Formats: sequence, C-alpha cells, structure tokens
Amino acid sequence: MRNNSKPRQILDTVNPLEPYLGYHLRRISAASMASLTLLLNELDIRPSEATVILFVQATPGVRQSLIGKHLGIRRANMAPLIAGLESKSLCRKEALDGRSSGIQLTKAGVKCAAKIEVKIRENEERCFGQLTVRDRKALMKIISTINLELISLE
Amino acid sequence: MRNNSKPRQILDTVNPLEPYLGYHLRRISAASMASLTLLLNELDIRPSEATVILFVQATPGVRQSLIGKHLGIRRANMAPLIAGLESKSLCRKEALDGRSSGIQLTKAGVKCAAKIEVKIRENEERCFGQLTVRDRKALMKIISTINLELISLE
DNA sequence: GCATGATTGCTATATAATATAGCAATAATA
DNA sequence: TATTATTGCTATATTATATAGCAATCATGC
Repeated sequence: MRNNSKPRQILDTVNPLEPYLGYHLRRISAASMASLTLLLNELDIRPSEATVILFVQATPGVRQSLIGKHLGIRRANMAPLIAGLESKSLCRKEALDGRSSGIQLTKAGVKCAAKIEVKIRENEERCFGQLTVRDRKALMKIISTINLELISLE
Repeated sequence: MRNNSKPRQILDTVNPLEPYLGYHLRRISAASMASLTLLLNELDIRPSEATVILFVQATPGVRQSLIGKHLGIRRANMAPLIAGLESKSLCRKEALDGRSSGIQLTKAGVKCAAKIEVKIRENEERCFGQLTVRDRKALMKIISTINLELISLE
C-alpha cells in the first residue's frame, strides 16, 4: 500500500514548470524583488528608484536617456521616475543643452545611496546566502554572460 | 591620447549594479518574461495564465488554493485568474465540497496547453540558447536548489 | 452535537513596473 | 537651410502582485 493516510488532496505530480529555466528565474527574481522592496520601504525608496540612484552616483551628470539605456528603463518611464527623485530632493538636474540635463545626486541623495547599498547587500545575503560560495560564483559567472539584447525584441 | 573622438557622452564607469546577483536575475527574468509575453499573445494568453493551465493539466481536479501554493499566486489573485480562464472556456470547475472546486481543463484548454508548451520551449531557446549546454545545466542545477521559502517573508 | 478556529474563495482596492502613442523642442546631419 | 534624429515628457493601459476584509464551509476539541 503506497499511501494509507488520506489528506484531502496531495500533489504527487511534479510541477510541470520545473524543467524551464525561465520559470525558475522568474520565481527567484520575484521573491528577491519582494524581499528587497520590503527592505527599501524603510528608506521610502522603490527598487527602480534605487537602481537609478546608484547608477547616477557612479556616473554623475549622466543624462536620463543613458540611464535608461543601461538599466533597461524606457524614456517614458524615466521621466516620472527622475521627477519623483527630484521631489524627494535626492537628485537635481543641471542643463547640458537646450533639451537635456545631467542628473546629479544631492547630498541627501548620496546619503541615501549609501543606505541603499547596505540594503541591497543585506538582500543579497537573505536571498543567496543559502548557496555555497562556489555556487554563487558559478551562478554569477553564467548569468553575466547572458546577452539581454539577444532576448529583447524591441 | 586615449580618446580623440568626441561622443556627447560616454559611460566609462561600470554599472554599479553589476556585482549583484539579484540585479542580473531581475534583468534576465524581465527580458525573458517580455519575450514570452509576446509569444503567448498569439494565443491570447498571459504568462500567469499559462503557468496555471500547465499546472492544471498536470494535476487535474486540483483546487485553486493548491495551485496558488505551488505557483506562488495568492488566493485573492487566483480567483479572477481562474474566472478568466473559465470565461475563455479553457477550464471548468467541478464541486469537491461546499466551498471548493476541482479545476479541470476543457478540450480547448488541453489544446491550448499543448500550444503553450511549444511557445515556452521556443522562448527557452530564444533566451537561453545562447548559453552552452554545460552552462544551462549548471544554471538549472544551481537555481533549482534555491529555496524560495527562505526568501519570502510572509 | 456544538462552539470555535481554520480554510477557501471571493471582492474591492492599491501599487510597482512596464508598455505604447504621440507631442514639442532641440540638436545633428546632409 | 531643410530634414531627420534625439530627448524629455504626458497620457494612458496592462500585468502582476499586494492587503484588508467578508461569508460560507469544513475540521477540530470538548
């Protein structure tokens, strides 16, 4: 007799999505982002804002079109994102020419960037600390070879 | 002279998000999902619907609470999702008891499931065909060891 | 058998990320 | 200078996902 207990419903079928890399990456990414969102809530910062802040810190004076190109955020979505950071006094614009501005972090923005980095590192530990160092390195090596442009259909 | 061309703006700074696994997984997941979304559009199916359809196919008569537990979809979001599939005549409910139903695919649902599988496999090739077989296997091995429950904070 | 608590499905609602279409101003180019 | 490309932006829509709360039903301990 294989099973003489009688739970209401058991799942003796394997999840049919298991064989797909895309499925696993989606689930892991979603969990990791949800976790990061909670951590960043304490700073009143959303994940997409966090990536922009860190990018601007590393590349002061960058124009927002370039931020978007590197982070995969469209112009139309970049505009309100930057406006939101300005309204929180985390960044400011300085005119480069008649239409573009260079984005700079304010002092508050720099402080915030430091806190964001701490949160991101904390999240990396929360999410990937369960992997061995060897696996983390192997994972990083493999995924950083993936060329996103070969995937996107723009 | 290191650079005598004069592009308006070049980025000689490394993307500061590069060191983070979570960042790469997010970008890859987003690209892969966007690609899959386009492929599934031809079937008038969204990715979350696709996962539910394949899960129901593999586990006929499953109740929706269980689907959600396995796929990471909350009860509140499961309800309209199933209702949508019913309205497309892709699945139907059969009462298990006074409050729960077993979800079954209709004939159209089974046909749709087969098409979904083709699209998903096509997408896997599109997204991960650029990796060596060795890397794909290594990637699958590592990410399938990640325990999502250790990440989620519910 | 009955009171209590857990489960299940559901509605309403909110938010984050992301998508398209189109506009106006400016810059780059032939 | 005329044309095209770039840039920033608004408005809007969609998908996925989140919380709060409700009502019906089921399971459990007494």
